[in-house]
Amino acid sequence: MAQPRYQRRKEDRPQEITDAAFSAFAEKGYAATKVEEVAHRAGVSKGLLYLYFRTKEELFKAVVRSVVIPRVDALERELDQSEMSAEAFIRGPVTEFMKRVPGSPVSVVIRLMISEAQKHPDLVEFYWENVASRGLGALQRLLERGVQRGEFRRSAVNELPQLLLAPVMMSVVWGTVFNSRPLDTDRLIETNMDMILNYIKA
Amino acid sequence: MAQPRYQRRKEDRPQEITDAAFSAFAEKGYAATKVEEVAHRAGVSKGLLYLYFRTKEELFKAVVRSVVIPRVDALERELDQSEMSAEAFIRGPVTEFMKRVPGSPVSVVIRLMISEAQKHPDLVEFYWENVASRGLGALQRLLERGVQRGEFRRSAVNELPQLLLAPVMMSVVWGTVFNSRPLDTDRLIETNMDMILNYIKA
DNA sequence: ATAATAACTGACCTGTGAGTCAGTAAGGGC
DNA sequence: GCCCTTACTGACTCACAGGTCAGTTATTAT
Repeated sequence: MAQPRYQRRKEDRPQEITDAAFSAFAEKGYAATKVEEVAHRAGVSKGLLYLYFRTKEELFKAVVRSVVIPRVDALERELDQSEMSAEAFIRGPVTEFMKRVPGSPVSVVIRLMISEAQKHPDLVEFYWENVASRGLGALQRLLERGVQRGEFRRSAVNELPQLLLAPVMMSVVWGTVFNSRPLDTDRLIETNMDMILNYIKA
Repeated sequence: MAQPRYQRRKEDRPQEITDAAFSAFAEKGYAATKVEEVAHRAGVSKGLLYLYFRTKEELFKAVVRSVVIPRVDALERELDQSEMSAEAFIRGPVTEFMKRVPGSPVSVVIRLMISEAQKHPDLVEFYWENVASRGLGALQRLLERGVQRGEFRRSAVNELPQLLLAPVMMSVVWGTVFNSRPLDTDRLIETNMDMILNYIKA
């Protein structure tokens, strides 16, 4: 009887709720997830959820923010501070980073973005500003640095950092559509990197 | 008053309805499209739609079937019947085909597959059987032919025809998420092909 | 013309899920 | 111990969209 029915934990609730929402969205997608389900996973009533998030859509945005921003921060910092040669950096940390994407929360966010982009233009704006343009920009600076140092020749790849990301995209999509059919995503990404470096090496 | 309120056109209705459904799904996505909206676009009542398609899901499957199968048939035929060298065939018809995908109905289907795959496992099965495995298989045979003829060396690309498709995937995703931000998809695809051919040429 | 058939209509039914709010109880201050 | 504030609950409302069906009208056969 001494057990109170609940504890007040104003500070922790938002994080707990976005975590629960993330795992629910990951399993079922945004549209198919009920707000009540999220509340239940967070060990909270539906009413409380609506105290912290005005609508389901706001909750969605909060999830994207919390998953994605820390990773971009880390990537950008690593890319711009490293002293390695551009090639070594691409073969090493960049490749490692990309190999980890398909199995990570980021892939879930990518899937959600593809599904919901049309309905949430402001979320796309946010994602562009905080994720896509920053990530692509960092890659572009890295390639440029390689050219400046005489490691790489200038080529179309300079304006198309998307080429480095294409196999990651492929892997993420493959994973969400054909879960059961295996694809050696590590090899896909490695081979692509190798091809690109061969192509642009001075 | 001589105008009858409707005509009986049993033969044409299914096609007209799937066409209407395709354009609605393309604009709004599957989940966000109302059956009544589809019926309206097809110039038909909701009741009639349900006479031809048992559920909204069935309608969805019919759309995928009608858009995608003819294209795969064409691609497969072209690939297996050509007498060109493998390299010429890749630089020519294959590249052309891929460049056309991002602006075509196929890209809509890809987007729908990504969004709805989790909810429609049998649709994924259908898509794998009739589209993905056939398309990838054809590419793989083409690469193999190149090796047999001594045009290409054997490499990881042989087991990863997905490498050829990665930039197409990237383009499709880019287009659905960042409509407004331009991406030179033709150049992306061409550069990728050039890179791959450089990489595998004997 | 008239009847028989079945393609077609649209008002209705019903389950569902986002969002609300009147009330409850935790916990800090006195 | 007892108040007062407010974090929290959960039963409720209400709009909406998938699916149904009793009835209507075009068409064809006789």
